[in-house]
Amino acid sequence: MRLVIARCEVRYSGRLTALLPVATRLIMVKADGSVLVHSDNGSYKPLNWMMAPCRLRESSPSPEAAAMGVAAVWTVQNDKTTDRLEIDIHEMLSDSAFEFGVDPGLVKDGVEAHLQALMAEQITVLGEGHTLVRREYPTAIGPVDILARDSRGGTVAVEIKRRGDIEGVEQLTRYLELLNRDPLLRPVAGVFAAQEIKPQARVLATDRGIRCVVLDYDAMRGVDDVESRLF
Amino acid sequence: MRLVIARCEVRYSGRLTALLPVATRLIMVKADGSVLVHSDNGSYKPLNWMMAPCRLRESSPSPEAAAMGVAAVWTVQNDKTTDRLEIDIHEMLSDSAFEFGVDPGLVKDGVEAHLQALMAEQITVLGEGHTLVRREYPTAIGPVDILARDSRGGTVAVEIKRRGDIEGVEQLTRYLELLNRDPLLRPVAGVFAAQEIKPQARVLATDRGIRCVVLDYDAMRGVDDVESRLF
DNA sequence: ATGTCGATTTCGCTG
DNA sequence: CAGCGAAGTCGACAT
Repeated sequence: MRLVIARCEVRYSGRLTALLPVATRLIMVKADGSVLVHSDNGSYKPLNWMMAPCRLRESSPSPEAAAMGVAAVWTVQNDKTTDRLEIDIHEMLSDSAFEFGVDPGLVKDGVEAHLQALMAEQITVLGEGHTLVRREYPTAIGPVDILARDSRGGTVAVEIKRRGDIEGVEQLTRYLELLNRDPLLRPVAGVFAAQEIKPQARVLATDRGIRCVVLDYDAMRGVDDVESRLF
Repeated sequence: MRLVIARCEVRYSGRLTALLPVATRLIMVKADGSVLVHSDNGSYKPLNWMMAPCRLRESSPSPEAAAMGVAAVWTVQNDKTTDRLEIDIHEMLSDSAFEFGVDPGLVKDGVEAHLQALMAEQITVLGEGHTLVRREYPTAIGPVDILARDSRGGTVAVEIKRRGDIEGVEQLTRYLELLNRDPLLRPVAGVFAAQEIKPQARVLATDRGIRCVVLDYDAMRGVDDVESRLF
């Protein structure tokens, strides 16, 4: 990884056009060639960037640019698109490089997938007598998180979210519309399950006859086998 | 901005739990206290981070941790939530700080807002005789991008997207459903306008009686006053 | 390659 | 403050 601190102007053109006026910033060049421009302001994402695959070319400024105080010009060109980053280096304040080696990567616990696994194990949170048909039940427009049957054998489609907003209700609605065309499944009831359900989402869901279930992640995790926790 | 290169293990707990095993990484501490942990792998976002407002505390490792090779422990605690980042520094390879000053920030051109402004100016791209009622027409479930009237005085609701996919059609459908409950407006026709419309979105829109319009951004911009371009 | 969907989504705006 | 929607969304995974 190469780290450059420089006073620079940055221009991006591609899906949109963006300009960063001259200021001191951090330019990060990663091992795969990707380039990130960070300010000292909060914001976990760079002000401007170019993702791999791309090519960094360092060149001398034109006489006009040099007269404007540009010491060097970096051009980062995406290999596959017309996306391009142009960095006018006005003053190089620091330039260093480090070898990092391979990163083992991030291990996560507690994302939606885990919530779905817990719910599949504890399917009776939907009500007594519920049984699991399968997780990630495939449809033409994407997988339904959970397909189950209620105590009377009726089909139940469950959409699980950490935070339940209106989009999740729309998603479930699309699945229900499709599933209810299948004579072997219909009628299919919908359940919108989330750790937190936004009022507007609840209104929309209720209006469409979709039941809302609020999930207690910690409680479900507590019931769950300790072994299933990653750490 | 403080830049640290270190062999470290990072643990995040908060909305989820995440673990980064020991490896060499860049730790960026920004002026507002936010902390970003980057690997040398591509990925424009950090592996782990904590956004401001938060507090960084540097402390000595416990005897057990020290025996495991931990030289220092950084704890980054969010001021308002229970989100916490714990960084075990095993080996400090570099530690430097720089003064950046204020960043003037990013100026963008060509985003959806611009597309919407152009369309409001050139509302007849919808057809002869169309007139603008207003942009960002408010409804209970959010603002409609553009409300217009056709040559016969009929109401037209327009949803504008850079990339038109199925979500945009759903969004417009929700607006239409609501607007058509208003006796003063109904019947309200829908127009789905985008620079590019995905086939699936077009099928869904057509099925729902929504007209699709492909926008030529460059052409609209060309017609537009040169002054309106930022650079 | 394309489609779908989650995300510690973040970010910005508006009421 | 919440709510809504955009994002150069990114990134992972399945088809």
